[in-house]
Amino acid sequence: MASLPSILGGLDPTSDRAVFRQIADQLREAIDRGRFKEGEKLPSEAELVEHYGVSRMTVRNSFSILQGEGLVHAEHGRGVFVRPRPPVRRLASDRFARRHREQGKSAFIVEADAAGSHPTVDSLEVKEEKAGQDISTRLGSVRRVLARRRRYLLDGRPVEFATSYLPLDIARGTQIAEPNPGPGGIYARLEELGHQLDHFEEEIRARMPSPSEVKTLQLASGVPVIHLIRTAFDTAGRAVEVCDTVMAADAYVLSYQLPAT
Amino acid sequence: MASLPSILGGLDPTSDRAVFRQIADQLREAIDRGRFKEGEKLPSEAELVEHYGVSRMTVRNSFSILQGEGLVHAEHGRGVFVRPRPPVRRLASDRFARRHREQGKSAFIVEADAAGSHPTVDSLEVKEEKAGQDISTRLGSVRRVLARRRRYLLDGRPVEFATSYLPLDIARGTQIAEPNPGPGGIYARLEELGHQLDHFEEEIRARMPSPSEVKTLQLASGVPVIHLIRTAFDTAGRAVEVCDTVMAADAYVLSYQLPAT
DNA sequence: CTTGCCCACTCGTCTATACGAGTATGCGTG
DNA sequence: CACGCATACTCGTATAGACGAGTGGGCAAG
Repeated sequence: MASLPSILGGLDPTSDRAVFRQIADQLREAIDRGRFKEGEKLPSEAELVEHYGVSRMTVRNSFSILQGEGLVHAEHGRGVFVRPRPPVRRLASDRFARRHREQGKSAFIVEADAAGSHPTVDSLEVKEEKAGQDISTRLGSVRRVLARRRRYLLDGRPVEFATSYLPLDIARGTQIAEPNPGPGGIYARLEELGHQLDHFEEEIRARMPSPSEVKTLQLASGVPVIHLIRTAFDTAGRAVEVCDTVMAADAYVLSYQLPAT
Repeated sequence: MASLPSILGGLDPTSDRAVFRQIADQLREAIDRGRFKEGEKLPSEAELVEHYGVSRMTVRNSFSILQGEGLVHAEHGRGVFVRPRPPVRRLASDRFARRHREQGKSAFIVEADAAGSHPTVDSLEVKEEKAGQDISTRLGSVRRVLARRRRYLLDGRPVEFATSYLPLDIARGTQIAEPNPGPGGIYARLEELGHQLDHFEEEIRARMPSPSEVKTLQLASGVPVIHLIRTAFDTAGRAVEVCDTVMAADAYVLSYQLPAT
């Protein structure tokens, strides 16, 4: 790495911009310009204290800004690093097309294998429970539902946590209530049960994660989540499944096709 | 407000959870339980210092966690407040259907009026410029484009910043290059120019905003942005417009319909 | 050579203090 | 009554120091 003064400038004491913001600005710019590359270690707090002649808390304040922006992450005992952008998973709008269900494996596995990643699914939990207000409304005022929870990982990194809710009168006693829903997933089973799927509705929000989401998805600070709620409708117009998904936002690009008519 | 000790507990010195995290936890829980309501003022730093018997920086650290989660926001000289959830704007997947173009006003204005909000559009800028790498690729290797920038506000609050890019051979000299594109917006103009629209492609990402985005959208800390890139294709299969939109994530829910076939 | 310990360096947490700047309230003056 | 200022209270910024804990490299003992 080049010497600090050659990368980072000095402070402008006449500026009314706070010192810790000025430092954050300089670091951010250096990162944007590629002076510090992905995964590379930034100068240590002590070095920056030395370089700028400020106190350590001021430097830490600067780092905390950049952390909030998701630009860097700190590792205890090692240093502060430029956060590498993880490979993203693209979700196409035809990902639930019937032809994708014809193969044996789940969409997630197939797709990840194709992308050269190592996919895993864990945290299996399948149980009957009371439907929350929102889920109940979406499913047409059902009281109890079958809930299927699972977590998806790519190369060991958790990227998505999803819960499917199905009305008990549809799912109880079927393979949908088994830990392994069989080839083609629950959508294939639903169609076998006579619920031919007609269309899906997806609602998308983005927000900062709750502490429990930070834990399950092992999210770095400064990484938002995409919250997707999908409702599946059969040809009779009935909502047969609601899937509530929380995704690490830095791991996903969603893609949709809209008709112009 | 009830007395502090009745709302907030004490610290657990045996816990290995950091004190400022414990304080943040208690405040978060109190907010979740509705002990502090939306828009309500939290105890001041001084009061919490008193209540917990810790130093002020520790309390501030707690607040900064909650700010990062988008739960609270601080107002200089006034206090720290529970962040109210703003009314959200729902974007339906049929929002570009041709029938919506038949009326005179823009989709944004019509929809906001219907919702009882006061819509504004500002920051008009229309100019020819060099296309960036990404835009150029999406439009099929054009070098120069017409860029239309505008910012959308609801009841005075900026919620969205959008830039449309159009190939010069289509847009130059037409009403699309005027500040006001006329009734039905640029999509109506494109169709009049013989580019019958076939479908749209939308790519969605979520991330923390850049400093400039924080400024234009007046974003509170802890609010991510939704980054939407829409490409419009005509019936000849040509990409005729790319629209790059950055939205305040707390102001939007996107909604899509997917076919199951 | 290998093992294990020590130490230097890193970030994490916390205290105590100081001053600045924005806000709101009340009181006194006109 | 109206205005303006003083003041108290709020958060913002910054310093200096202390100790803890994770990491990694080097050195010494076996």
